[in-house]
Amino acid sequence: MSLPHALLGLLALRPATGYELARMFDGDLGRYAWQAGHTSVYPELGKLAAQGLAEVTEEGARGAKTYALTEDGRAELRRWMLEPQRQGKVRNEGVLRLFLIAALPREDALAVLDRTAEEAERDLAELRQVRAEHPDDASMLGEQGIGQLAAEFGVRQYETVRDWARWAAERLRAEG
Amino acid sequence: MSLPHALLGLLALRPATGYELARMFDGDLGRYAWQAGHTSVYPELGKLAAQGLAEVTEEGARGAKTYALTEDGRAELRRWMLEPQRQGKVRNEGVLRLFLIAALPREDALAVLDRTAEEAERDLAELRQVRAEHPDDASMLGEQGIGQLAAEFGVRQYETVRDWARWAAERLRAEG
DNA sequence: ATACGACATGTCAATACTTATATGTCGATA
DNA sequence: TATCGACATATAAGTATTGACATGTCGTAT
Repeated sequence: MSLPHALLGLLALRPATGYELARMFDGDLGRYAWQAGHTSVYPELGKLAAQGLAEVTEEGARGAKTYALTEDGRAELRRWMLEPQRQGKVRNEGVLRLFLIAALPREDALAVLDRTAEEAERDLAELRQVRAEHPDDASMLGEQGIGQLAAEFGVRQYETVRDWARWAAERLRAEG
Repeated sequence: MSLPHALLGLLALRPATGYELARMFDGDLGRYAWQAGHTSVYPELGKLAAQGLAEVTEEGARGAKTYALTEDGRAELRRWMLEPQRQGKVRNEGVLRLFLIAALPREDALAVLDRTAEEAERDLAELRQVRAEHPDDASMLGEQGIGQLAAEFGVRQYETVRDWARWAAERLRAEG
């Protein structure tokens, strides 16, 4: 149940509407870290407001409600970020596949590994380009859904996956 | 909804009881890839059996039922593993925190980054040791919950996280 | 003998999440 | 001025997952 904290974190960067928050989950945030659809976001914002962790600071055009963190919300975010790392929930379909490669016959395993390496390479190139185009957005998961720290993390993740997949394929091929 | 496929994959490695499968999710599989409690596993095994993807091959002591893949189950696993990668579901509380570091005041951010690097370093050392103690278990998420491919993946992941956290902390400190 | 921890399976209620459906606004462009 | 795509919110039904509860067995050490 990290969705409320994800929202608190995003609102800490800057106030946003539910729509904007929902879109952030479509970007790199949702790709590596946490996903949520707008149907989860809107009710959750309501709960956060009911708990006094966020509040509506502005009602704009098209019924848009801009939410901002309250002091309590900021304190709760801080508490959650600094609290000792209990082994949190992990669900990653892509990584699951990688773990299960060992369950496939050799030829299939090689196919999956090769495809994985290619995809990682492609995503890496794309991410590098996006980052190059937005060099100044130092602290936010913004319009493009990405901050510099997160972008760097993504780049390194893709490199790691690509290199691992190549290594694994080579190893399998060598075993013959 | 990858749980059924996770189970098919694990059963493809070798037949197992629900209890054993549930324990595998406590290990590295659950740490990086996919989690599930026994309360999900048992009913899901029942469903897989009802669909003819798995079957009970042995009833042992203490009511233990050993499940194995059927031909259909193996085919379904293969289909799922080879099918094109729709962007699957991702939920990772730890990575979410990393993304939200930018939302914290500088001192807190540095504290989280430093702790992250230390934890990655510690986990890395532990994993390296486990791997060194089980060098021959080349193709399974076995008793120790780990295969060689998965172990190498874990090692690389930890290194990546550690190095990224160090890089990010350094960068933040340099910005002053 | 008995107590304890690991083995082993299960149900149920509550919570969380997804998918489908619904409604309406605003700005741009054809 | 009509249409379209992006903006914007919302509910409801169905599915998946978690956490609490419940039960019992087997082997080992006291």
